[in-house]
Parts: sequence; C-alpha cells; structure tokens
Amino acid sequence: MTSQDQGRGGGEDETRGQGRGRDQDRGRGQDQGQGQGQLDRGQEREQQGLHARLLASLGPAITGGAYPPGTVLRTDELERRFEVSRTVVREVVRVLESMHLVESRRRVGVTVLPTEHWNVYDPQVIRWRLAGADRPRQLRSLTVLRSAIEPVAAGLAARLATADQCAELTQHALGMVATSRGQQLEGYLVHDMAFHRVILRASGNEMFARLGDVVAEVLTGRTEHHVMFTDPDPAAVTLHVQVAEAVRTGDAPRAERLTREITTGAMAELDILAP
Amino acid sequence: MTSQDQGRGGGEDETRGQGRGRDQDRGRGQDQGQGQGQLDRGQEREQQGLHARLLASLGPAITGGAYPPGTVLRTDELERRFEVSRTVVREVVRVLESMHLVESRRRVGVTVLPTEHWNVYDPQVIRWRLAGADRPRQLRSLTVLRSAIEPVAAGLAARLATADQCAELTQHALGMVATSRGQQLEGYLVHDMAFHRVILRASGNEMFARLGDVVAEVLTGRTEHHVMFTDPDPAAVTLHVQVAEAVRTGDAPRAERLTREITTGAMAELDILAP
DNA sequence: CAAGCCCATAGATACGACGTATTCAAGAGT
DNA sequence: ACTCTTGAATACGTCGTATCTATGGGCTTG
Repeated sequence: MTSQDQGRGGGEDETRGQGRGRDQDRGRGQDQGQGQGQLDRGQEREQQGLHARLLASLGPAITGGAYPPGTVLRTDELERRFEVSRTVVREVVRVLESMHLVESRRRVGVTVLPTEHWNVYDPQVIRWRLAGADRPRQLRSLTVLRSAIEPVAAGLAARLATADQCAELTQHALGMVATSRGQQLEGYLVHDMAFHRVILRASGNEMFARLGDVVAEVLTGRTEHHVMFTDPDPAAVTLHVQVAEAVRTGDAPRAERLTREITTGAMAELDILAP
Repeated sequence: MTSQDQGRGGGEDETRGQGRGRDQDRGRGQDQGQGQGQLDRGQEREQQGLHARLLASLGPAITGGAYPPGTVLRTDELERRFEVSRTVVREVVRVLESMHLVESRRRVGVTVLPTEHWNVYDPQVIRWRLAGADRPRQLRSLTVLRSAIEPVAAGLAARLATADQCAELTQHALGMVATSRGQQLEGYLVHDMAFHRVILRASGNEMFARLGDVVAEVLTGRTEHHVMFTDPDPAAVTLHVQVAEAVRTGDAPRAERLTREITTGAMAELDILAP
C-alpha cells in the first residue's frame, strides 16, 4: 500500500533512522515544542523567528567584511552551522540577494558580491554597517548625504510645512536649547533627531522623508562617538532655532542656508573637507 | 461542520464554493512543461525562475496600487492564483517583506503596508513604481532628489575626479553636443546618462554613486515622457560642457552652481516649484 | 594538447506534516 | 450586564524529503 501513515500520532517507525543522524544534533522539533523556548526567549534578546535570527547573523557578517567579496557560502554548510533548516537558509539567502549582498548560482553556491553592488540605501544594510567595523566610513558617507539633502529639504519645508509641523519644529528647537547645557545629551539628542525628522517630513518629498531614520542613526552615532562629555556647540543650537524660525516665516532661502551651515558643521566634526 | 479533516492536500471538502483552482494539485511538475495556456509565459522569456516571475507579478501590482494598503493576501491564495508552490510564495513574500512592502503576520496573512513604510530607495521598487500608475509623481520625487544630490556630487567631483574621469566627462559632454540636433535623442540620452553617472561616481561617495541607476531611469523616463520630437534645450547642453570644464579645472563652486542650474531646469520641465 | 561528452553536484522547486502564535468568541466569574 | 479567561480555529513558520535542472569539472577521444 502506498500510504504510509498520514496520522503522525501512531508510528515512531524506524524509517526515520536516517533522518535521526541529522536530527540528533539539535532535536529541533521537540526542543522548540517544549516550554524551553519560552525560557530562552524570556532571557535573551527577542528573536521572533529563525529567519530573523539567521539574517541578523549573516547580514552583519557580510557587510562587516567577515566574508570578503567572492567568498562562496554553501547552503548546506549554513544549514549545519546555524542549525536551521534548508527553508530558513533559502529564504534568508533570497532576502540577501534582494539587497544585492550575495548572488546565488547553481552548482556554485551563494557568492558574496563586491561592495559596489550592495544596496546601500537599505535601512537594514545601513544599520548593519553602522554596527560593524567600517562605522566611521559609513558615518562620513551618510553625513555627506545629509549635507546634500537637508538644506534642500529645509527650503521645501519652509514653503510647505503645516502649522502643526512649524509648532513641532519650534518646540524641538526650544527643547534643544533647554538641554544644551549641563550634561543632558540624551535629551538633546532626542530633540535633535525629532527636529531633523520633522524637517524631512515637512519637505513633502517621500524620498527625503524616508531618510529620517538614517539621520537619526547618524546623530546617535555621532553623539556616542566623540563626545558624551562636552555640551553641544552653542552655535549649532542657535542655528536650529533660526531654522525653525525661517521655516515658520516661510523664508525658504534662509532656511536652506542655515541648514547648510548646520550640515557643514556636522561635516567639520568628522574632518570632512567642506566645499 | 467542525474539524473533520485536517489534511489539506488530500481533502476535497473545500468549503469554497468556487471550483476554480482545483486543477492545481494535479501534476505540478508536469504542468510547467505543458504550458497550460492560462498564463502567457511563452512571451516573456526573461523568466529564469518561478521566484523571479512571481516577484515580477506581485511587486508592480503592490507598488502600482492594485492592492491598497491594508489588503490581506493569503499565501495559499497566491499559491493557487499564480500556480506556484508554497516555497516560492514564501520566498517572494520574504523579499517583499524586506522591502517593507508587506508584513506577514500569523493568523492574519500577508498585509500590504502603507506607502510610508516602503523602502523607496530600493532600485527594484523604484523601477516598479516608474513602470506603474504613479510614474509622474515618482518622477517628480526623484527629480527633486536629483536637485539635492547632483550639485553637491559635482562639487565633490571637481575636487576628487581622476584624470580618466575628467576625460570621460568631457567626452560625454562633447557627445551631447554632437547629438543635440537632428532627432538623435537616443544617442543624446546615452551620453546624458553616462555624464551624470560619471559625476556621481567621481564624487567619491558611495551613496551618491549608487544613485547613478536612479538618475538614468529618470532621464529615460523624462525623454520618453514629453518629447521624442523636440531637440534638447541648447542651454542645458552648454551647461553640461561647462560642468565638465569646471570639474576638469577643479572649480568646485562653479561645478556645483552649474549643476544646480541643470537640475533646476529639469525641475522646471516637470512644473516643480523651484527654490 | 585541445575539444567535446558524461556525470557528479548543488541549488531550484515542490509538497506534505507538524508547530505555534494570534485572533475571535464562547463561557465563567464578579 | 460587563469583564476576564480560556478554548478552538486558522494561517503563517519551520522542517524533511524528493525530484528536477543547470553547470562545472573530469574523462575520453581525435
């Protein structure tokens, strides 16, 4: 009869013996089935899936240079090394492939692509790179990007910002003033990030708006990179207040020029040659 | 009718009411060879995989608004509708999820996310949107982005461009001059794209360099959008030549200013308010 | 030594089974 | 009557296996 047992409950038959060899290394089905997983999840960081876990392992490893371009990863090797099934590996590889971090070819394996193919605007990739070894380089690239985007965004915001957005802007600028002295860098950072996020959103351009997260990461990185002890530059604080004012009054050229001063200052902090 | 049959594959008691799609479980492997005729995949020979085919169907459909945000797609429905297996659907959903186009949640399905979540810098997404209904809107967004990026990139290029890059730049500028008259728009477009690509690459910033493809798509879209009959604006051609010259002589402010004139002109063509 | 054929290999695709989280609703408790 | 708990239904998550296909290397042959 062709039908083996469709009801799983009964037979623990010996035909799985072959599979045992592979299965015994983890006992994955049963292991997860027990309450074990809950304890595990309770203590450690929140891993909401094997897929996310593997991606969080492979992504930073690749962007961090642990696998130089040209390195070939085989799926079964990844399968064993990370103790996940083929399905998980394949889905993760597909995602990495969509980021152009790797290329999967038959008979060859999963090849790590050179840096110039990477989709460097993917927030995930940005986060991985900022967390990795070439963080300084990434920070410079992104700061230069900011210097191009934000002044234009501020100019547009001056024309298009709603009353609510102007109010938000002023509020965060005042918040920056209030936290600019006395080792309140955390509070300052929050207002700084919110300020730039509002500017980008108020520009009315979705491409600009999407950079809010990137700018936030850059500001965070900058803060925890070189200061933590010195208060923010008073000139920068003043500039933010003035930008808020320029946006509120609809003075686009002024908003753009002032924001350009802000980003120029940000570049100077990183020793980037200013135009 | 409570649970009387857990088995999905064997059960014929779909309480669906519509018999459509029942043929799917019959001979999947052979079905590909036959070419059922339901889908005209005989025409598009570029499909080197079911994964790519499904992605090319779903991606544009989502970005094009065929599935408004909040729409729930169930995996088994996609399975039937596109006549592919669960594996393929899952991998495609993972990729779409990595682009933040959809979100997959247990017990609810694959939900289309609102536009503001989309990873609008993903070249794939950009291509889909440019091919879709909101092409004009997308073209405007990208042109504004260009207006922010390219002047800064040109300024950096004036400082950092190698001799080879300067030569390339001059060559393409001359190519634009040569093709600027007499219905040679295709050749003009090639040089135009190459010119801006060299500028972005010569800026030395990887974030800028990666926008070469985007700019190329914008230029292509613009050309085939509103002209095809009129020759390029002579002023724009002159500006490109001057930019090449400014970069060659290392005059960063001039290169930046001239490029800003170019992008301002590009925005004017799309009736975008210029600063 | 070079060119072409053969086959081992590893990814691509498929499919069914089971696990698990989440949602909805019914029922118990206050 | 309202709320909280708990159970069931459901649709995604994960896994193991089987088969297919393309490809690269090795072998054979001229």
